[in-house]
Amino acid sequence: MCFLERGYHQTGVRDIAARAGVSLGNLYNHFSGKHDVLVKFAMLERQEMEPFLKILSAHSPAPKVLEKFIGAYAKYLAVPENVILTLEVSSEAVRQPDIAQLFIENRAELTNSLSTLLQRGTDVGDFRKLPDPTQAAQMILDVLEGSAYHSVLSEVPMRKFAGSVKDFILSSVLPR
Amino acid sequence: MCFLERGYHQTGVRDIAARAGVSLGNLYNHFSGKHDVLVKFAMLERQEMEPFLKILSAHSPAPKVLEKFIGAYAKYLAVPENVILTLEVSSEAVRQPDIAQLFIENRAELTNSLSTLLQRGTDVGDFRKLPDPTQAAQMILDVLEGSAYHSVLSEVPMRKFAGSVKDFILSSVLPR
DNA sequence: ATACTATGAACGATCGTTCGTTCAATATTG
DNA sequence: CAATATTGAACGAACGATCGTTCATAGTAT
Repeated sequence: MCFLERGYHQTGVRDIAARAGVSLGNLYNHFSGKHDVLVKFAMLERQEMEPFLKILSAHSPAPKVLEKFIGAYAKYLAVPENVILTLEVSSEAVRQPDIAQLFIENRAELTNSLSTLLQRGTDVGDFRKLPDPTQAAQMILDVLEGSAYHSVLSEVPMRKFAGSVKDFILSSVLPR
Repeated sequence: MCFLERGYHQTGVRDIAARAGVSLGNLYNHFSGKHDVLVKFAMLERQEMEPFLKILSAHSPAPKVLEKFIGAYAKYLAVPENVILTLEVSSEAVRQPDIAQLFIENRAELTNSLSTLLQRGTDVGDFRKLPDPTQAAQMILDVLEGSAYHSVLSEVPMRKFAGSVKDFILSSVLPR
């Protein structure tokens, strides 16, 4: 997809059609307009989160699950296309309410699962008592995605960050 | 500035000129083109970081300094314009190398100062031993900026997040 | 008179979208 | 079964709008 190479606003509808292998006119038979293409794409992102939801719902010890999730999500974010597409959607979300809602909904699935895991860990004493597990879940994702962004920008492979990311996140939730 | 309202690519040169109170043609006497306007703007962001550098270089106990920095930076990020402009520059940086370099340089000033503070805290036992203080500094900023972004998107005031953000960050660096 | 800045009309390019047309597949006839 | 009618996907030329940029002209201060 060419949103990745040129960005949403830089990409013409002709580019999209050509890349998709359909004609300009035909694209409008499948999508109601350029905006709709972005919406459908944001929807696709939701499916990509499914493997992570599965990981998070495992019944293993919470710290083990968290560690596995961090590894898997970091691996997903090691692919620059995934990072750039997320950034693209994020920056559109600021100004387009329907994109914002999609983004928030997608995000909520992940944070809810992660938050539940954190809560479960706290209950059995594996994690410290968090003032707001949902917030903590958000911030864990932010750390991962932020690192992925810096990885793309500075052209340092995400793998180089993996260690300190895992260390940072675990330290913030493990009991003192 | 109208980059904030409509985004860089959505904003026409005519909008920029009108908002700046100069004529279309005259704008080209001050900037070499639209891209140059963005570059100059990214440069302005650097100055805005100065107060935070000052805070970080204070000689008080490291945890106190860190806490003060978090509060100040969170307050800065409580202004949506600041968040949106940062996001705007971030998403341009992915595809425009000169913006990327500016962004990285601006960022480096902050992370270096913060990293030095973390190191200082570790040396006197106020902070735990961090595997990579620079990385940790990056992630601390990511947590703050990520929360600010969610605050803008979900229209929840940043202030509501301040508590758990501070808790999260401190927990990740304080000794266990 | 000279050297500047300021102006907005004009330019070519490209934007997102529309629309008339083609055409192969399907349904309906006789 | 053959002939005809109907459908809807595919196409790309064309449209009006807007894009970033240029430039001839007008204004201003020295």
